[in-house]
Amino acid sequence: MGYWLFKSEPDSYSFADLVRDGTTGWNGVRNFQARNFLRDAIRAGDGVLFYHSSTDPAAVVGIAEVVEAGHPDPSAFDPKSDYHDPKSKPDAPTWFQVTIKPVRAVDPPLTLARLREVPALAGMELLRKGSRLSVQPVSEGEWKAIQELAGIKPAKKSRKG
DNA sequence: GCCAACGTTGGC
DNA sequence: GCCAACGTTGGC
Repeated sequence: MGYWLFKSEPDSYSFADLVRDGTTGWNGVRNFQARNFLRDAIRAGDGVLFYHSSTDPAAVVGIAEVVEAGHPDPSAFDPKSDYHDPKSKPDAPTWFQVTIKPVRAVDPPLTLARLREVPALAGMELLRKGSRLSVQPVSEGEWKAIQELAGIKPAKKSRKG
């Protein structure tokens, strides 16, 4: 079970858009490091922190879950798409996406300033100076700390008897 | 709007 | 393979 953080500018695609759509293909990622995570590492069932960037305040605004692991990003093949890449061919795709669904909103959002106050998150990629990766791994400890900050109770362990 | 940080491109 | 130039990201 992996954990990830996906960045999106809310003017482009917000958590509310994901709730409206039900599921979405996380397309348009055009960075090789992020592509490698999408293609090779992210699995169905993994947890996703949905982060709004380039907005005031930048914040984790929701929790999502991966419903389909990496598969070719169709926007790369579409000449009308902003994300069209003529070098990516269906039989040898360059770019990949995963499909996600919303789990719950984080309300109030966990702002960047708030996250920076939390010692357990000191090593988080998101908080690193100059960090620009739009798809980035999150450690289990970071994930749990953020669930707690968001007021989300850990799932009850099943108990027999 | 500014600008630091970063990834990519392309000349050599 | 180096690295300068360039374009982009993203917080402030």
